[in-house]
Amino acid sequence: MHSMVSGEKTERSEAPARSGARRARGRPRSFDRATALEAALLAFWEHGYEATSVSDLTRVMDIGAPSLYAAFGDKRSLFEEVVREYGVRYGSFGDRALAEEPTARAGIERMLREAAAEYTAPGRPHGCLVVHAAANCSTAEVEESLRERRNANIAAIESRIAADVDRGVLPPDTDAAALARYTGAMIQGMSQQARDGATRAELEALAEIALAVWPRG
Amino acid sequence: MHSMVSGEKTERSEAPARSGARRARGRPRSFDRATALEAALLAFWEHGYEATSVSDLTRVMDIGAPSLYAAFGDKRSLFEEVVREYGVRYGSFGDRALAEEPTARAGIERMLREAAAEYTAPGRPHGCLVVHAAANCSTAEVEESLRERRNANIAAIESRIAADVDRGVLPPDTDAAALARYTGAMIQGMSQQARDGATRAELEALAEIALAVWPRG
DNA sequence: TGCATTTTATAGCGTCCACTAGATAAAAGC
DNA sequence: GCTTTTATCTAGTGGACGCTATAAAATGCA
Repeated sequence: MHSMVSGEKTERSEAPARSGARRARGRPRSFDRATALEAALLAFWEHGYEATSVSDLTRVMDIGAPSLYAAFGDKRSLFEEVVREYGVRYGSFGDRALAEEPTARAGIERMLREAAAEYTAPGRPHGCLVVHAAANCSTAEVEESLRERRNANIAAIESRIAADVDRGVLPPDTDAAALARYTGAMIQGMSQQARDGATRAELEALAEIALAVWPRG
Repeated sequence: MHSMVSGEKTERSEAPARSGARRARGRPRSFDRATALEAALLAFWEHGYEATSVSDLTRVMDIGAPSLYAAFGDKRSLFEEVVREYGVRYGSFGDRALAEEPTARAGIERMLREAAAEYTAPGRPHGCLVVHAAANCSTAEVEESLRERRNANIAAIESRIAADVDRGVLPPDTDAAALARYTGAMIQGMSQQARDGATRAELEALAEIALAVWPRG
């Protein structure tokens, strides 16, 4: 039972130039770990897990292969860390919309509108990494882990709808599961559309239509 | 200007045991080309273009690599033929629905219902090959060719809706492009859902909700 | 000034990839 | 029979893949 404080895996102090922080012992890392992670994130986001080679990664991260393996483990654990980082930096708008809006209807409306913006934001790959980055993956575990994330997102939508049914905001015969799956499929379809060239305005028009299935509220 | 009759590329007579047909000259092919093509189709459908290796293909097609290259060209042209075959054998329900139903609304209703069944049909991979088989592809041309097919499908929906607007079946302020993109995104989302484990009944419930955006007809 | 520790750059490991040369086999034409 | 044509089988090709052994470089500590 050794006493590691927090942080994941075995990691040393970041940001060597921090004020009073004691520097670690050996040769200091010559690159910024967060910057390199972000570069890997963008590469995986754009090209997917398989189509992004370690050679691609070392180029966009601007580090050598041994540095990559020392700092992030193998390709798969780097990808897993990228997916976690993506969830925090880019993939949390849905959860936020469900949590912050007063009703499920309002949360889903905001979620769809924000998806139109997020999936076509300039300066980064279009669409959702969780939807696309592990499609047709020969490493089944990687494909499965993103599938679980997608299904968890739909489950979150379902329980938000079910909560409104329990509160009496939505009628008791509401099919929360079907409505949630409809919403999830819509989001995934919007992500595919963003990849296929749809603009933000086009996705927003699409979202407006999708929202018409809800009772006006 | 040489006189090839029909058929694609250079191909010899199929079905050597045909009645009065003259056999070709050399050693006859030891496998049925259509059967091998179908096996390749299922492999590409399930695992995608990149994740299906030539070694995988020769195994499921039960032929040697030189036979594959002699009969189908390289991996990419085999995939292109598979996509064409898929369009004929599995991917034509949408066009048929649009062509055979009396209104765009009825055509799209049938299209969504049949998609629920097609994308979860037992005994074959779930979802749509055109949506999934070239995602995250390092061969950009392959990815692009399926993207063009997806966008062409949406364009076909749009022109069917526009036709009903011209006929006066739909109101003149109908946004055909947005409705078509909504429908296409819905289908693509249903395909993703099928891949992620949704059942036929679940997709049908989803399709029912999606149809609620249309004026009752 | 060493010594311990950690990261770096170089260079390569074995494996799988798409693909093919060369020899052999099976048919038609003569 | 022999020749021609085509398909098959065996056994590889060069190259990219994910990953790593090794040694030099850069730090803290004695």
